[in-house]
Amino acid sequence: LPEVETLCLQLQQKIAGKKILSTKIFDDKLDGIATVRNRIVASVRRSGKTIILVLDDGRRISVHLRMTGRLFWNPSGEKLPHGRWRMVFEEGVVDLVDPRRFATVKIEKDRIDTGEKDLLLDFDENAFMTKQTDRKVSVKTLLMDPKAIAGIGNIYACEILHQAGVSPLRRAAAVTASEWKKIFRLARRVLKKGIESRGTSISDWRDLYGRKGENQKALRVYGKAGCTCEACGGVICRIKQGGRSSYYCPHCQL
DNA sequence: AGAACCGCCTGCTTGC
DNA sequence: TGCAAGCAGGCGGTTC
Repeated sequence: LPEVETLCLQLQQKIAGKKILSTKIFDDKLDGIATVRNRIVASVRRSGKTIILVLDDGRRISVHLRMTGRLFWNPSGEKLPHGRWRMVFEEGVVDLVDPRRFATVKIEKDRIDTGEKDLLLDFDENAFMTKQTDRKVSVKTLLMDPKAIAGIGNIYACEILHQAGVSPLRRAAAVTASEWKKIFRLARRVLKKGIESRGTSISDWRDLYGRKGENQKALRVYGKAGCTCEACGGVICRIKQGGRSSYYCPHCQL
């Protein structure tokens, strides 16, 4: 989410009010995306990890970057490696670059309520606690379930649970109401800090201008298996949950 | 209904 | 060095 929010803020600055002269597809997998011509980008929004460009004719371009998708401001318009799709503006182009080709672009005619429960926008803690907290899944799996909470990815889920002192292995049903409140509070703090740092460039995340984020410096557990926990001096472990790596400190996360 | 997997793709890293 | 296996930011679909 912080990475997506970073792009939204930058896109809002760069292309809101500007005219999309045309769009172009470079990847067969994305065939079928309608071409947009001569439409103004009215605003840029986010819902969960979906970037939404609202056009002046009411249509919306929704872009989901999945794992490796990135958006780059490309003034020269030269073709970039792994370039999949682009929007052409008078001053330059915005390129969707995605080595793994998981990213999606949709053009929607009407306003669509995505129904996403975005922690920083319209999340209802009480509704969540009524509907979700008796589930059998682990708290970490639940935090990453986009139907339950939109916007918490693997890195941030690990960091949030570490700060909350809750083990990722704990069943959701065994998390108390006050622990949930703490998790929500810390989740917002972790995500906001991630946004202020323009995202986590632990791998190849870059912002609209190709710059690294700074949030990797603030990580306390993600990617740190075998390292010492700065909170308690324990040793950070890596385990697998639902096919994803979880990093945590068994000593201070219970 | 809910939970546990699988598939989508490619490229980089690790270990033999 | 070479090659195969394992791993990676996410989410929707299928199966059980």
